[in-house]
Amino acid sequence: MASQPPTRPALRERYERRRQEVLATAARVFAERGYQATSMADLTEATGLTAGGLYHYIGSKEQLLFGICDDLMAPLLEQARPIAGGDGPPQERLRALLRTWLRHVAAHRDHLLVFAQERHVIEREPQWRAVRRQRREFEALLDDVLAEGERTGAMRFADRRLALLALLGMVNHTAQWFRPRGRLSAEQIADGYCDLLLRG
Amino acid sequence: MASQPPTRPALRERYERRRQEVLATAARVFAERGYQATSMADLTEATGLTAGGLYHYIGSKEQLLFGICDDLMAPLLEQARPIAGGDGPPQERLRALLRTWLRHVAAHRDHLLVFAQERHVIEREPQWRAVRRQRREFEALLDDVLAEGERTGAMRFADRRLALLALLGMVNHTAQWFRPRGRLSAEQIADGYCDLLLRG
Amino acid sequence: MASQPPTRPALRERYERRRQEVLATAARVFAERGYQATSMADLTEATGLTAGGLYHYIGSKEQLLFGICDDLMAPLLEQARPIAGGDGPPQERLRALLRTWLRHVAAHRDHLLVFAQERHVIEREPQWRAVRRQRREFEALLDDVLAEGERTGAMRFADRRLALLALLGMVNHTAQWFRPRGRLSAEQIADGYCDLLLRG
Amino acid sequence: MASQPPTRPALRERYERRRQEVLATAARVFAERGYQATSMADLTEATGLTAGGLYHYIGSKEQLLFGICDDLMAPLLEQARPIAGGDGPPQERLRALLRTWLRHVAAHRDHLLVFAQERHVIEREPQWRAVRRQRREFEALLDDVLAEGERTGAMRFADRRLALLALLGMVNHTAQWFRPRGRLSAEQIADGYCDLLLRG
DNA sequence: TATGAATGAGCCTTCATTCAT
DNA sequence: CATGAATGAAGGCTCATTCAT
Repeated sequence: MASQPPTRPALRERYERRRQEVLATAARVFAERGYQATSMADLTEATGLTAGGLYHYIGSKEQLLFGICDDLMAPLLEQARPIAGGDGPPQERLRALLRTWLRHVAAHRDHLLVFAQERHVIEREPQWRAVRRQRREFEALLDDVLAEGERTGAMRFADRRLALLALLGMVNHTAQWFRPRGRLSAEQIADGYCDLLLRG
Repeated sequence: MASQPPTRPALRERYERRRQEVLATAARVFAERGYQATSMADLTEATGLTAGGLYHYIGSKEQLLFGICDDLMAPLLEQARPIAGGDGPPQERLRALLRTWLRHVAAHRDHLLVFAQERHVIEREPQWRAVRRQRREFEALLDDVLAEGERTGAMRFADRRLALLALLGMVNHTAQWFRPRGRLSAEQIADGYCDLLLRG
Repeated sequence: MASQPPTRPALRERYERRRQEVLATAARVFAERGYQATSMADLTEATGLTAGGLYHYIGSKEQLLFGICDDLMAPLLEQARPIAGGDGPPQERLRALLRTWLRHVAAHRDHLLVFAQERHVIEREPQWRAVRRQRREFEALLDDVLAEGERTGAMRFADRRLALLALLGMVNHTAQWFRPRGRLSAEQIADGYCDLLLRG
Repeated sequence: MASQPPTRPALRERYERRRQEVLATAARVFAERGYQATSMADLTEATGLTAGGLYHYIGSKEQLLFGICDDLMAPLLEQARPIAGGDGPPQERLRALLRTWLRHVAAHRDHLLVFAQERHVIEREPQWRAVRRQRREFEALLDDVLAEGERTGAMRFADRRLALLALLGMVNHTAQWFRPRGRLSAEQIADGYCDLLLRG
């Protein structure tokens, strides 16, 4: 009755699997029509669930958005932390970071498009603090690598802050145009961006 | 029965002035809260007009969005065409283009944020063809300069298409973080991006 | 397919005990939040049962309300009938009736508050006829004692009907303010009301 | 657009008149079916307004309830204050107070029934403080008169607090059974209650 | 001309209840 | 027996827009 996730392992697993499906479907619809412009009726149609069933998995439309953002940021951070904190040469860490990042962006285009669309909400409303913190942590990981590269002399930036912002801009924008079977793979794009930043 | 703009010159001028004010105010509110999440009531409050008065100037909420996009793209194209089509060295034309572009972005941050937020609508709906065409024309102007630079040997790109997309990403993203009295001026940012693209 | 109460004595007894607990808990929650404003989910939380378990004991939300009303009226009538029908002096019977009544009200405040709150339903809907009959029987018991007191000259009323209605009003209202460890006991309140009605 | 009451006098007056009609109609429907059990659709049907039109006048369902409570309490207090604060003999002030009170109850039965039904909300929720204060002020006016009667020896109570509570109970309960063309007028009922309280 | 009352479809969400497991 | 996922109608409310005044 109350929409608590189940506690028994078998049910719990099925619940999580279905919840992931719902999140992915919702991310796709939101990316196409916009979060605000998508009605819960649109989502019941897209998921095949009924209104009540949908709420069983998501809690609310806003929690659904939160789930999408978390599915985007949490695994990315999980992968990025060990790479950024590794002890190889900074340029190699940056390249590895970019490849991982762009693979993630390519696999979660919809999530990132939704995230970008609702950025004004995420950056302003108190209840989105956790997501803001994830975003900032990721940017800090990037900046740490750039800073270490600069310190060791392996990289040189006219303005490191501007380089970081440019990088964020180009990668986030990639979600707008990337196509899975397109001319460029995620890794090729990553290397392209990396070269833009470091060459010279 | 949509109100028609007045035809007598004096009235016409006042009408246009006020309309611009309304567009700018609306762009600000949309940038903050989102286009869909902003109600016409929010706009009457922000503009100080009444519902009827607001409609006198804008026609509809969608036409208001259209007006914002046009205020963003039309003057930019106006300025960009002669620069891109000039006959100086391609690098100098690119630099000039970027400076003009970033000055425009800096002066129309709200417009660009709204444009980016509603991009999924603009790219998909038939009634937005005119705006899509503006966007594509601007990108073509940029690409022309890059292509000529490549042809003359003045520029070299591992992948010119990727360079263009990266450039679009970083410039558009600038609207998210640029502050008028910040550390970097629009021109400095433009030069920074230009160097990223061309150096080496 | 409503669950049937068990028929084997031992199970039956446990079932009844739990059912009484559920009724009392529900009465408390209803008294606090209102019958309509309380969801079945609120009740599963308050009782610690699951949705299915709750329905095992109550049948439906309306039958639960019926049970609360019956737990209020049936034992009261059971006690009141012999007192009202006794053969002592009417004043003494009235006093005894009031003491019993107020003890019952004090012990079932929640039940009475719910009863009063949903009175408009109970008085109007066909399925509540049995409860209406209980209420009317109790009022008739009271009126009989007053009538006999008037006939024997032991009591005198400017308007007996008004006196009865006033009595009903004050006693029912008692559920709103009575506190178990308050300054006045149920018996003291009963005597106070009795004196108001009879003195002079 | 925004549901602000109009400011121009002529419109303001019409608005207020209609608003009163809506409140009275809503009070009647709430008294019959219960506040919670009445849907806004029920109210649009009863008022003849559309959903939006209804909200133009009431703000929200809860503000509608607030308006009903205020229409009940504010004029009653307005009338009661000068009577309670007068300088005649306390018994006469009490009688006048009761007559005024019962005339008001008779004219606002629906309002009082709704007030009583939702009492648990009014007494518990922070946003109902203003109404609670009105209720308490009225009870204090009554108690002041009783206290002065007791002090001057004009009245004698076994327990003044209990007498006050009994009075509140009987008067409030009157809304349950009073009929405009019934056997007893509001004044006769008032005098009957007054005699119950003071005689002997 | 400018106003603001009115529209009514559509929004997100909750609910009492059922039934396969 | 007990569970909790699922139902889907109905809930209160908002919205962009119009038009009589």
